[in-house]
Amino acid sequence: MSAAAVCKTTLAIGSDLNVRKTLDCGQCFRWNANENGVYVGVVSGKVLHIHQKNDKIMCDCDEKELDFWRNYFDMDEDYLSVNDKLTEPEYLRICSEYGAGIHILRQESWETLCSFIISQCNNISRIKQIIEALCTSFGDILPGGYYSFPSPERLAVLSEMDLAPLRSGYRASYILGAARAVSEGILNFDELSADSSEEAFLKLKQLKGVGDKVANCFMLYGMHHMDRFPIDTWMKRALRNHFPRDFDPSILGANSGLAQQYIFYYARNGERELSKTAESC
DNA sequence: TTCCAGGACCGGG
DNA sequence: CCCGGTCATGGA
Repeated sequence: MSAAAVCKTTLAIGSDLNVRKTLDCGQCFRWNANENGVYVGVVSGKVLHIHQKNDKIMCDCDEKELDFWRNYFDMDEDYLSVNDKLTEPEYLRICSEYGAGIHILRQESWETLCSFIISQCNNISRIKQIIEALCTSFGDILPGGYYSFPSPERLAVLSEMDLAPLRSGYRASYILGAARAVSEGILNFDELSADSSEEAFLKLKQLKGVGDKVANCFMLYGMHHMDRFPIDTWMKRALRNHFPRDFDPSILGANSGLAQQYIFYYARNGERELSKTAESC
């Protein structure tokens, strides 16, 4: 399906948002581009086609849902001015220039928590695979043959055997435990958002399968705590190889989350491009 | 075959 | 508190 055929509504013109980088940078797992560069995703039971040409971003949503999607893509935040502050150390400047246009999405809470539980010690293509299997198995079918992300209540009644076809390995019990905690109200997302950052962090880590990294990812991507700085194997490597030994990410303050995303994106994409270039010379 | 992937848990020192 | 082993899976 061509971009023009499906994308008739203007989401934005002249925005700094880069749709491709934002949807491919590793913060979300349910967006995919077709051969025409149209990204298709499902969020909160809504299917969206979105396409960008230069600074013009078109999508196929109804006018009355524009606010929902503008919020999802965090269109009202001034990323350019944040970007201007991420200039030191030098390597961070390189990353932020390379990743410019990435927005931190405002993702749905349960989907984000569940997705990052699945993400642990796993690679992104397989994370996406498992999540899609989870959705097609237990989500609701939507127009076009897409599936919603299954609710915690839906998953809470399942057994590990029910999840076996997902091939999620030892994460299956973590998924079920989290689903039960949420559906029983032991973990309440509204309360979490009222809690202090540190309180929410500690509550999240009481879930089995949620440690520092998953809790930080959830808080950044699911609660928009922009001061969180999740550290995974890619980030450890980048910090070790490209930053001063005494570099303390906490000095980035409210810009930590975006800085982290730039570094992660550059580690997984930019550096590889450089090595390709080097090989061809 | 071994290594690695957006880690976390558990036991022992 | 920190350390190493272990957990399940599949692609490189």
